[in-house]
Amino acid sequence: MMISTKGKYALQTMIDLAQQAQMCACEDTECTCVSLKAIAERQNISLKYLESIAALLNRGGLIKSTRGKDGGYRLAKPAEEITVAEVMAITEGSLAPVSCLDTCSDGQCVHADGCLTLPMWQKLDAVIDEFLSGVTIRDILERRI
Amino acid sequence: MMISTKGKYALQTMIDLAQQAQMCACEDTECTCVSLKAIAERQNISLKYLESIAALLNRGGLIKSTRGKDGGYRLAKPAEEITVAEVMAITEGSLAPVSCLDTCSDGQCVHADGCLTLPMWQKLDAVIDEFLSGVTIRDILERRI
DNA sequence: ATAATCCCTATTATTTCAATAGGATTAGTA
DNA sequence: TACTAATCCTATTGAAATAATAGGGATTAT
Repeated sequence: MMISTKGKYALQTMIDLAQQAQMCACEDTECTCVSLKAIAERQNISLKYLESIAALLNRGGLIKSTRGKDGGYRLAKPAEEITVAEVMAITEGSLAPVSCLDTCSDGQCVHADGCLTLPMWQKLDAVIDEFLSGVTIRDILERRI
Repeated sequence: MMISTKGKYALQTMIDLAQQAQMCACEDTECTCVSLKAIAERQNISLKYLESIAALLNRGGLIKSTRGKDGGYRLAKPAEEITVAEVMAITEGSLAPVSCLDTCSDGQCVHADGCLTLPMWQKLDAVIDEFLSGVTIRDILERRI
């Protein structure tokens, strides 16, 4: 499995936040704050687990938090400017299809020169990244994909 | 990680077999038999682990075995007719990027209808399969990729 | 003050991965 | 026939990653 529940939940969270922001009709950007409790219930995810995922997204700059009562999270930028690739990079780390890809590409693998398979894995990695970089949260939300 | 060492080693093995068959200049198809011991040494893989991987490829119909002394394995069909996708399907099982993909696609997920992300994961899965289905052992061997 | 929320560190249960172990079976060869 | 080198088969294990869980601390609106 390339993408664990962590990345899957993170994406669900981003979509949920985008959805809730959309629903809010008023002009106050602060009122689009959504609590993890609400997301956890809607998406059926453990609240405590979700907290650790939200922390990653927050540190990664994809969401912003408001602490204290009535606090919560909101998207740090418009849904059409956030790609699935960004969300995965922050929560899953590398999406390299094989483990040696990162080190081999860095020239740390002594066999990289003669390795027949490396170029193929690199190409696959590029294909995946290209696809995920082309899909935004907005695309998913509006069922454009 | 999408592809474990099992799939990686399996591909290395297929390439090794193709390479050795190429090297054999005689007409006797049986003489292209390559022992796992030789592959394990060349590819630096544990022999015992390789045995279990070769068993999968054998049952999957990608290689053929000859038992007893001077036995070994050989490709079941020409290298240009074996794709990386086949090798991965046999050794890794599903390459579904997220765990729910297989069950959701089978209509076993009660939420699949309203699931916004399912189409995206399905598309990613298709993109990966399309790429790997387009690469043959021969392509890799001749550095065409 | 209180309650609701985010924030932080540590621990644990489960599963998967990667390999190891120990033989049984088969076939070529002296 | 005995010997050897190979595939074949089942079970076990050690290590790592995954997916939570636990217990609180800090912050803020009311």
